[in-house]
Amino acid sequence: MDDFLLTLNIEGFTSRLKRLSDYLLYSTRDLYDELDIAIEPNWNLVIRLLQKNQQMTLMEIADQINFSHPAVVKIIKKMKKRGFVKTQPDQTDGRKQLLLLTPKALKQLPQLEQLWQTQITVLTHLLKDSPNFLTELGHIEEQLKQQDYKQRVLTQLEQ
Amino acid sequence: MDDFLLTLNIEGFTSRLKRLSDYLLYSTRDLYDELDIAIEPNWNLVIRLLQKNQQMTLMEIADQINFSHPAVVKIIKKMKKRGFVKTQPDQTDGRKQLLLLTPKALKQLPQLEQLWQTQITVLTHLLKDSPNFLTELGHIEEQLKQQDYKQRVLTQLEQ
DNA sequence: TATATTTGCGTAACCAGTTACGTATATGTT
DNA sequence: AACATATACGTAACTGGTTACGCAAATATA
Repeated sequence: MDDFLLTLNIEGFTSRLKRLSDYLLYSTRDLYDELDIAIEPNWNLVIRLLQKNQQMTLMEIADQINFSHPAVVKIIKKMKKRGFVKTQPDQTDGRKQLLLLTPKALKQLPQLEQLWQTQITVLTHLLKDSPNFLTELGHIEEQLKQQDYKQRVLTQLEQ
Repeated sequence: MDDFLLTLNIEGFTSRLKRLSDYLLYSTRDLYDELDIAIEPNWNLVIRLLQKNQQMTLMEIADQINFSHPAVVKIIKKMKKRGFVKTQPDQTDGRKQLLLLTPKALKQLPQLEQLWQTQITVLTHLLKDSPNFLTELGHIEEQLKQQDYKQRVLTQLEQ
């Protein structure tokens, strides 16, 4: 079973990217299941943000991690249900809900920290033969921020 | 709006990968919509395979592109409905359905070819400052084929 | 040759993202 | 002060992947 996507070169790029990121996502979920850890992928992003800022609104979180706000709504809803996050109405703005980590989350943090650190170690090892990968990923993100993909293709089509 | 994921370094790796691949997927769908082209992302993979091999079973396709077979079932179902692909029962094996490109697909191929070529041009340009990206992506895929991610983390946790 | 195992592939339910839409509250403008 | 616009955020429907399950046909085995 040789990998047809590789033979497609750049044409296989997007699909390979998705395949890899899906793989990492499902594996991580699987890992947490197997270890009986009651968190899910991406929760670390929210927890890291709330460690840094104490309290944030949902929109601030969405902004900082560049997810759509409904995506964050879903993540927060689960984190709340599992008692990792609580909300506090903003005193000066009735639309806003301030999000905070719960004591339960803080208590579990050392355990999570250790697991995340292990994942970092594994990823670092995985990237050992790919020393430019993260930097170059940054370049790609940067370029797309300058001009979006669809517009690039449309412009190119006019040539 | 600075990008928090970047500050997380390796810890943000998986999420950045997903964010980018999702972005490319949605943009591409959007692009096809806007151009009123009746195909969808990933169809090029199937079409390329069927160009190369004339006829293949669903499982063969799934194998070659490394997708789960239900994923391919869904793609094929749509391609069939839009008349891009037809099926032919295998004479010697009653379980198998041979898949072939239709004349309609062949007729539309030059137009698709031009569009895909434009996308390749744009992606190539996008990767101009990231000359090692594709190679290093290959390294990562290779490593994960040697030992899967979950196992790596579990092993590392025992240390 | 009967039976157990494997294979092809269809369906269902789940998951994590998206866009589109609605509503309540703030904010800006005349 | 009244009204138009913008913002926060919740919900619904869609998408493209996944795993789990089932069944019929083929293949291997006793």
